[in-house]
Amino acid sequence: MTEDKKPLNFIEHIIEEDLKNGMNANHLRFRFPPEPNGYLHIGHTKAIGISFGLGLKYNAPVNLRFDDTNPAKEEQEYVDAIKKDIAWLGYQWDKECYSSDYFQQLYDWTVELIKDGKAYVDSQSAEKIAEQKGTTTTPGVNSPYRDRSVDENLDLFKRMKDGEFDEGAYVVRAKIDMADPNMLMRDPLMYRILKKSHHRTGDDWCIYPMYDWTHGESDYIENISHSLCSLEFKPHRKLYDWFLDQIYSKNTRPKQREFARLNLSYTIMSKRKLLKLVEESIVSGWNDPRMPTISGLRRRGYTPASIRKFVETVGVAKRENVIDVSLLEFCIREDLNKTAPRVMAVLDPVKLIITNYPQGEEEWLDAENNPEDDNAGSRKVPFSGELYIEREDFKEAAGRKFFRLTIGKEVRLKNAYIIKGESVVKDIDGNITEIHCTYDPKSRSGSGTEASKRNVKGTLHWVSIKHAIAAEVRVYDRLFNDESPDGHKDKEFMDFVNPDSLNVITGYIEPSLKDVKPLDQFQFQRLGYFNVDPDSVSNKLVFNKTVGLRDTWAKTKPDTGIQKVQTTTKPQQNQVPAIEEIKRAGKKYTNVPDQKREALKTKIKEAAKSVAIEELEPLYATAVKKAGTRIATMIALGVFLENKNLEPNQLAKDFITKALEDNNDLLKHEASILAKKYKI
RNA sequence: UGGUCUAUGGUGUAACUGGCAACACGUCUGGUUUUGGUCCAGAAGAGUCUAGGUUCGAGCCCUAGUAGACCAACCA
Repeated sequence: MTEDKKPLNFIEHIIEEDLKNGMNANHLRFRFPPEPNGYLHIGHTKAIGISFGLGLKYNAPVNLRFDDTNPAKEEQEYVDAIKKDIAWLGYQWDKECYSSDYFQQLYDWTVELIKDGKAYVDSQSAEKIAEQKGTTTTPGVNSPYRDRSVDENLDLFKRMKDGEFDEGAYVVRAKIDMADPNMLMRDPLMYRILKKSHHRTGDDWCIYPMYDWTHGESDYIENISHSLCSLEFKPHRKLYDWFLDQIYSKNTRPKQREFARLNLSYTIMSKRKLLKLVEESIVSGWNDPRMPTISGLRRRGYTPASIRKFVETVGVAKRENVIDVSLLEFCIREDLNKTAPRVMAVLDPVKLIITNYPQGEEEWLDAENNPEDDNAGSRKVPFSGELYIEREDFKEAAGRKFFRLTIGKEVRLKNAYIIKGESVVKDIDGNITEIHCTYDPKSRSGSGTEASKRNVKGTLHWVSIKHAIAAEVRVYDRLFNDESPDGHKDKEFMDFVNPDSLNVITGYIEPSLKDVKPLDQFQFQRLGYFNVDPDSVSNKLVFNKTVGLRDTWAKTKPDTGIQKVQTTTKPQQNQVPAIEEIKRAGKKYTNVPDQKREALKTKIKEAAKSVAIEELEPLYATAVKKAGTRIATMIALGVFLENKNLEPNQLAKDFITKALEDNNDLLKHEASILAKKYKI
């Protein structure tokens, strides 16, 4: 075992425990068991990462097993796609297995079960069986066929297999307990008749085993030691163990253990729902770069390493979770920052004319390929008197915090010269069509002159108009406008589809990009990471925006149009006392964005109306360590005093005074309002 | 009106058999920087759903409550 300092997750604790109790480490074996009925998505990556990660950690084999027991939904196409995706992620499976390989063994075991009186053939309809199943709160009743003789059961089972009956005519059920509180134990189905051709077994079979009767037995056949799956299979564990009890004789006895599946904010994971996006042409296909599928992420520019890192970072536990997409974005930026070559591209161009640059002249300047990588070298970029810069990088008049080009101010053109804004040319509508500037010929980057070393506040990227290549650039936004599109009872996930999730624009890129190939990745400096889409051809390059750079400036810009005004409707808390309400709101207060903070403030004020001063006072003391509570208490106090038309008592005064010295600005602000009002 | 599981900063995960809560993302400062990126330094932010109990001591154990998730497909 590697001496990993990293804390163990609960599954690793279980394994360590098993090892401590005498399990041979050589008997550790895992599996990833997808049903080949769709494409893998980021959610599956967690399950993949867990099982394959464990395999790596304990140096144990991991099988890839296709759970193909339902020919109605499964296809070879999906098998191929799944294999491709897992391999791309960088994981290697030991054996490629199929549940369908075990059909004969499963059949033989079923015969044994029937002989033991543990299984029987039922002749009822699906409806009838469902009816007899009972409900979660009431027990079920036995099927009238439950006590059929062994011989009759054996005969019927064989004839089912031989294709004598129509679909639905008979099923095989395990004989367990129709009153078990666990619905799955109420004589679950083991076989149904399906006259469908299977992608691997063809027409060899017309009866197919159900999931529960297949999964544990397949684990057992493959000597799987730990069978890991997501939480919704927890109730199946009892049945998993029951089936295993019937056939277990020796070797490793597999254990099913469950973890919480991955949820991503602003994303849906269900195959059914993703399919709907494809069918309704909301996206171009399963590998649309906006899709959370592995193939979509790959096309978007996510790297295997970044996805593995992501899965590793989110951890493994048993509680419901929603991971913020910003974590996924962090992972891809972190990876690409080290590897992606830097280039210049202008996506929203405005013409920049350098009036004192020699007419018709051009020069090729050195540009560093990647400041993060000493071996990345440099390249030449063409410079001339007519350039494109980003429209956003110029403002006629701007405040001190605007570090970019304005009239009369200097900025550096990346890898080139320092320029100074002089004047603008506008069209009749007042739109800027040209910016005129002058340059300092001595300031060329890397020339070693005094002027070249001058420090100016801003640096802009640019392309030379004459040399630039026009390219299609696809800029993506999140597919849904809501944090949890499928988390609303009263609304459909389709209601939240973002109509502006795809923006196709024409950008201008430096000529060194002329010969790029699909999936090549770059950082367009100051803009973000982009990759070459497979749609790209040599005379029409197509780029995808993988993710933007971290942008602390955009957030402080007052006029940014990208306000995300999402309010997540969190499950309704039960009725809580007003004072509790204040505390809870306070708890969140300091860490939420301003917009939400206002809402919390309103909430506190509402609640404050119905508390007595005696209830508020104890909070002065208890709030000592909780900034949020202090603030909430302060706000509440304000409301209280105002409503009751009271002067603050000594306790309240002390509280306010102390708050004025606090190092939390939000609190100080609230305190100073009161201090002023009541002259403290 | 049943059963099972879960509850720790804004988010996600830690805290070995009980010893006053750590890491990552995010947020905010400051520094470096020819990317408002990276990097570096620092800060704010939870007393662990609630109420009891056991204990010298509880996020960890017990009881009750509350909230959420899952379970009645011839799906997996």
